[in-house]
Amino acid sequence: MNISKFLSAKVSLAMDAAGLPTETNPVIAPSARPQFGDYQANGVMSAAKKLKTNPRELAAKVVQHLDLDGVATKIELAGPGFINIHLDEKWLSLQLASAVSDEKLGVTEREVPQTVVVDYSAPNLAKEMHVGHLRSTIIGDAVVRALEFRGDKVIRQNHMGDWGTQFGMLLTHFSDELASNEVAETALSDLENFYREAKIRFDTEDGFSDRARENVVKLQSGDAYSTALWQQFIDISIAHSEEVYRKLNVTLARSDIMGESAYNHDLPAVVNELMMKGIGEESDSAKVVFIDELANKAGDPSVLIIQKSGGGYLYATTDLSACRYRSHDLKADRIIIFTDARQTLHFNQIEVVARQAGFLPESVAYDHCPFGMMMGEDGKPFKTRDGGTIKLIGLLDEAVSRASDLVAVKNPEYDSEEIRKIAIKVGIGAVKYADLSKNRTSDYIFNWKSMLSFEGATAPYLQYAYSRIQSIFLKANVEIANCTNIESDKLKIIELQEKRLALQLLQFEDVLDAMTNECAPNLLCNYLYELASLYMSFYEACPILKDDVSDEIKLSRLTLCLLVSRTLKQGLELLGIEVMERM
RNA sequence: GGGCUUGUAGCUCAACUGGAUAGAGUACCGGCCUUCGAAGCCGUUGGUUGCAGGUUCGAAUCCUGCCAGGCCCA
Repeated sequence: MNISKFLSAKVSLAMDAAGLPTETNPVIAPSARPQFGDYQANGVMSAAKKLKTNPRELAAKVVQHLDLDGVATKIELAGPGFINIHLDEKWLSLQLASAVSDEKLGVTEREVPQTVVVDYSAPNLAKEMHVGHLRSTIIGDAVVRALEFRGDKVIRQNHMGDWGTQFGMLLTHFSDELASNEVAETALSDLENFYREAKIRFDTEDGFSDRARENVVKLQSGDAYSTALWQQFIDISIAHSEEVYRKLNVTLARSDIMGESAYNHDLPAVVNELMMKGIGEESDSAKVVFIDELANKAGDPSVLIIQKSGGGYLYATTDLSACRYRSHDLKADRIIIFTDARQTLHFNQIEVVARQAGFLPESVAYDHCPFGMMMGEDGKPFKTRDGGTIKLIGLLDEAVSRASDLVAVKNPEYDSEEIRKIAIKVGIGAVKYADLSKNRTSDYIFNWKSMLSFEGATAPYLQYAYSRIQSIFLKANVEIANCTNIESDKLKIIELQEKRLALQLLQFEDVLDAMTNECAPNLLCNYLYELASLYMSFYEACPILKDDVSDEIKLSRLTLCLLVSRTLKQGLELLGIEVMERM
């Protein structure tokens, strides 16, 4: 059940009946203040502006036609034309009882499922994953999980950087290491060091850079030895990424990899097609596309190079090929790409050109979702001082280690194995939540302290709320089935805290819709925090297992507890954060 | 130089896309553990939403011009 959608439909009917244009948006939102009811409809006022009529009178007409029998107890007209809706507690109980009895908590599946291609993570295989890869990886994964939960068919695409001139240098160094009897896995155990060593040789060693360039040519021409070497290199590098994915609890698998190299065979065809269609043209012996749609005020078109003068291809060519593959071969209805904001212009160009070329039909949505870049604690770009980036794996290990210390202090009676298990969930959860809860588009300030904090609006707070509820059920001696099968009139919404909790619980689908539409996991994070926070208040104000609580109230409140815990668990799972029975 | 983007409490962020008195966390201060789990709860303090105009019943949100940070492209 999506209350906003439900009320939207009802108010739309009333607007129709009141003679408003059918496309008028009712603009339903939870009320700003308790005295304004539970939900408000704000759409009449802007409609009245367009029609140049009195908003208040128009709103009165809409209210007259608004049929919310059994749903609302009161519908009020307020201010210049607000319509305030007070929902009936009995109706809320009905929705809650239905949600708690449902496997998916009353969240409906999309009427028309879409095929959604989601491009995320995409680390550079020449180097190790560092903290800058965190966002794309976990934001993408959260959106993917939510889309699947809503019933869409998701095709993950890990567009890994497995190609480019830097591999010439790396493979030359790699080849030398192997020749001196080094084991491949050992040689590449620290990719950062390996890259640095290769770079130093490239810059200082006589003849090395020439060999590196030769290797690039060989690799591009399909030379067997170079190709085998390259394959071995990226296999080992992929294994490193997979270790990070495992620790991060990210769903990407090896079969989701569709690296840059996978498009190599198609690049000449992409350029040819653009030239034949008259979209591309020669300029300074390179092949380029002039894009008038993205011109500046002076009318100078934006320029996209698709083939360099030397004949080499670029990211642009690869990304155009990927567009065609995803819409034609994978039959995508929607393509979502998570990269940092620096690539915004690039992907805008790609979209325009791909649409012109027919690589991307109008029916296919193309959502480039940029996110802010990583800044240091001084608010300035996170510079790699003496080449030292923070490895992602190191951050994760530190988070787990800190969580472990905390768990051990708080629970001296737990054995080391349980502490370890809890620490992994708490530590990794804290890192992910700290990142996911921030608005995607703003810049990202990297801060150890806040990222590893276990207090306030953090994953451990949500996990704690969940564990508390589990502990109530351990003591309650009530069959879960009594709650899941509860009749709606046995579910009493009496106290203010119960009402607030009930309303929040029923907004789960609403939030998932917003999250998947906007590709914004922070909306789900905020929702879950609000839910946990409202639960904590409810918990303080409404006794459940105390002696003076009647069996009837006990069952009713336990049912709320159950629905909260299941919503928390499900919501966190969509964020890739795990819960535990006790912590 | 051109383009994109950001600017909200000391700090980190919200604000359901133009709605009513801008909210949380953190930090600070004051309460609450003889028990449904204190990783918690309740309360206090903290704001000229970068600045100046404009659009209208109504602006953090839209428009224009500045200021500042960041990024991308010559």
